[in-house]
Amino acid sequence: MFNIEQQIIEGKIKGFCAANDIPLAELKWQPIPFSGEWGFATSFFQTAANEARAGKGGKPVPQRAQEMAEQVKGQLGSVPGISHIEAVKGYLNIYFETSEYAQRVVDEVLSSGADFGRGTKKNERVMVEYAQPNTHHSFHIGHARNTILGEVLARLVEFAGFETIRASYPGDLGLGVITVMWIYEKFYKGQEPVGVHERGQWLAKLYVEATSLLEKKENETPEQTAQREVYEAERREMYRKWDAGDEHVRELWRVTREWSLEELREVLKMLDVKMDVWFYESDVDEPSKVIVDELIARDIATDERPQGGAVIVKIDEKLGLTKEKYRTNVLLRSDGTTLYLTKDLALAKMKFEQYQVDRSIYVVDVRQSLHLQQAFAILKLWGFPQAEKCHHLGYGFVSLPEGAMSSRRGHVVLFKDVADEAVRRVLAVESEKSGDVPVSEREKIATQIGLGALVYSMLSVDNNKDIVFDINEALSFDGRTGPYIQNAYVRANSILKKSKVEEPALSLSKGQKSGDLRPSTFDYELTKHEIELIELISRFPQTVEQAANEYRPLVMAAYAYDLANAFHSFYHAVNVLQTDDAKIRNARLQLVMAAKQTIENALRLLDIQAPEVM
RNA sequence: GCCUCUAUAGCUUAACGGAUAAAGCAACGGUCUUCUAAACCGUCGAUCUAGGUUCGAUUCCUAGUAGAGGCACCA
Repeated sequence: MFNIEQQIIEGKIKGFCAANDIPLAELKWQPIPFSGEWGFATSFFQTAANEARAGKGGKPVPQRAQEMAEQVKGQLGSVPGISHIEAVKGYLNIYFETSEYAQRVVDEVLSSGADFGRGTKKNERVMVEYAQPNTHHSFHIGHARNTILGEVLARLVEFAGFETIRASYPGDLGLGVITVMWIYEKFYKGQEPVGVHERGQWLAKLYVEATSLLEKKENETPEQTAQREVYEAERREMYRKWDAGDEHVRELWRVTREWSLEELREVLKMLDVKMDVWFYESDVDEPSKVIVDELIARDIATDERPQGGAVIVKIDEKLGLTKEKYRTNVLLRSDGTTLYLTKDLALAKMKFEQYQVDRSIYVVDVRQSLHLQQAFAILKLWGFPQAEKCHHLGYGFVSLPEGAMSSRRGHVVLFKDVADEAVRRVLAVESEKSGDVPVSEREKIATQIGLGALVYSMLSVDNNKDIVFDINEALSFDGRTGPYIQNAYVRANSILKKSKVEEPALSLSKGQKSGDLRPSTFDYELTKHEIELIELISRFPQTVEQAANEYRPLVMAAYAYDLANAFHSFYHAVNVLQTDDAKIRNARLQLVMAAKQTIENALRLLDIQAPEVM
């Protein structure tokens, strides 16, 4: 978008090297990494090394690289839009003509508005699967990491130009679910707490209690043992009835399952997540059995049930691998019931066939890495070409300072509790810090800020790293946090409000000009803060692309902080409204608008709200 | 036993194989009659060890150390 000069210069360098028989390596451009400097750079080390390898020269590589940079510089002459060029330490540094470049960047942002940074439309459909909590349990802070990562990834991929489908896959069956139903039926039948979250969390408490009742304890009395065995038999019987389609058990399942799903939908709403597709484990249970039959028929799976075993796939053997990689896994238990892996095969088939996806991203805990690799390998054996386009985005799990979370034991930190606490903490400081915020708005803005802090804390760690959850860190409002970025947005907004510049100026459609204000002219000596800010704004489009290509929300999170940081510094050092020269004041107002718009776009991609005041 | 991931400042984290390793927190010192100080400016402080590849390694490879995780009827 901002690389016309780069292309011109690249052409000239290639011409020069061809004419002088220099084996030019691929030209890699980067921003000049010194603050306040403004332009782009490339180095000639690789080219010099190529030359040396070809037996020419004989000079040390750095020296030869510098020589080349100087020669190229001599050949370039003057290039429109470029103020000056220097050759230093083997690098060629090319500096922009500030006024023109600044104007181009700012105008681009203002004319594109909410679309600034959007990638060109790609002809590819991507499905992102995330938010796969179990029903009858609780949505804890680990699920929150998953959901936030998935949602932000979906937003990035979508904004980068891909058609994107968001999919949730709640686990609504299995022994854990039956366990909750058993204790409900036995001890709590007919009870139902008021409130969506209360009811959902109550099921999680029942699960803990049930687990404890069913667990073998040390030094059990014979009576206790007998009691436990009775309970266990009841639970097994309920599982059997569920499997057989017993109407009463199925109804109990439907009702309690809905309690959980209602809470999940409520949580997703809090996080502004709108799912396109809901898959349930129970939907793919039966279809997956059909698949196993086919795999057995095609000799991909081996049926060892006649010998009292299970249905298995010797994945390495079938793929012809000699080294152990995917190992062997079970598709059906010896009793014929399905497993997680089995259901994932049916789910993938559904994604490929019903939704015609070209690429499928699974946002799943890194501990399930082998399982997913096994699933993808079996899909390949089965003959799905899209199996190559299945990608597991693993992320490190969230634990507590006292150890791993456990739904079974009730050792969890619930997302809802943290979110509530976040709002409380913001409200506690709001009266002293936010004189501007109308009382009626406080709750809403406190929610935006509190969740902003929480969400950002989840995004600011690379996804392959584990997180030890510390509520004080997650809900910090100072420094590299969500509220810091929100505050930059608020400050920009505040300047614009006071300047009486109307918002519509920001939403001009392409090609329109707002007469008196634009085009902005930056033909004065820019401060280094302005240069830095414009530089960062101009990098937004490529940051979107990088974050989407690498599946790394962190890249966008880091960028958003850098951008906000540049704005805060600018805000502090450069006065906008009190600038005497009307033209400069105008240009700076344009820059503030562009910064506000870019921060807004970045926050939106990060699933963080942008409050007007705070 | 096999496999995967991680190791950077006191703590939490960044850094397409390139120039001076970047932030936040904590500590210390400054900045509010100013477009709101949830901010700004400054000081202190780091690449686990040993080899290798490369003109150049925090980054790639090998080995080691330390931590986390996974490995056939849980999800």
